[in-house]
Amino acid sequence: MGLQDTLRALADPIRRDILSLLKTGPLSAGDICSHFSVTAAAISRHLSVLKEADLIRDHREGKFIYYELNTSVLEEIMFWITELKGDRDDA
Amino acid sequence: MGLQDTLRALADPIRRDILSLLKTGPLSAGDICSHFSVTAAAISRHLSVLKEADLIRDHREGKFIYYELNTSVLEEIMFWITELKGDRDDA
DNA sequence: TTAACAATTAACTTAATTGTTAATTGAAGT
DNA sequence: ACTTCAATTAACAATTAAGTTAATTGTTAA
Repeated sequence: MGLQDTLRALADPIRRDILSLLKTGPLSAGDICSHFSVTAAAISRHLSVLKEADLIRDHREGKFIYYELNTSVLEEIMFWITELKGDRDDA
Repeated sequence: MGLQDTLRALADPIRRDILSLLKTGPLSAGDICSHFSVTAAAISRHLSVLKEADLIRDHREGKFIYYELNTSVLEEIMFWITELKGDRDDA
């Protein structure tokens, strides 16, 4: 966890697309897979990277595992960028 | 250029530290190197990644090449995050 | 032109990431 | 218990990334 994990997770286009997919609400791993042309195993690993960064949360419902977005850790990036830009009032 | 390059560039702690160093103003490659415990060649490559992402600009002054921060491309990340968080009025 | 210095580029090594297929875990139904 | 389906984990191949040392480019000054 932390800024490093968050940025690393965001540095992959598939992972960003997964997050965008989850914008409208939780989806099962299978649902997510169906949007991509890579194998389920590959998506599963992307999901684990996103989960490690706490960008998504998961919960099982019967056979399905649902993933949902957690945007709270994005605040840290916003803060880092803001301070890099100078935290000035006049911006 | 684009979001992908920007995020990839930010996904490395040394590169983020370089950007932070440049917050106060331009520095030569040598000045930047002196803050890190890796070789000048390694820093030079980090600088080229940052430049490719347009996060820094460089200009030569005699023997020295000075680097300075360019924060404008960070807007794109801010926008992407904001829209991911839902662009709602109530936030 | 040669020497000295700043910085980059080249060549190479090692470690990390991404993808594949095959095997495994977990839950539901027969 | 056995099968089936959803999803993950394991094992491996291929690519990318980051670091090193050595060689090269560019600039200044003798």
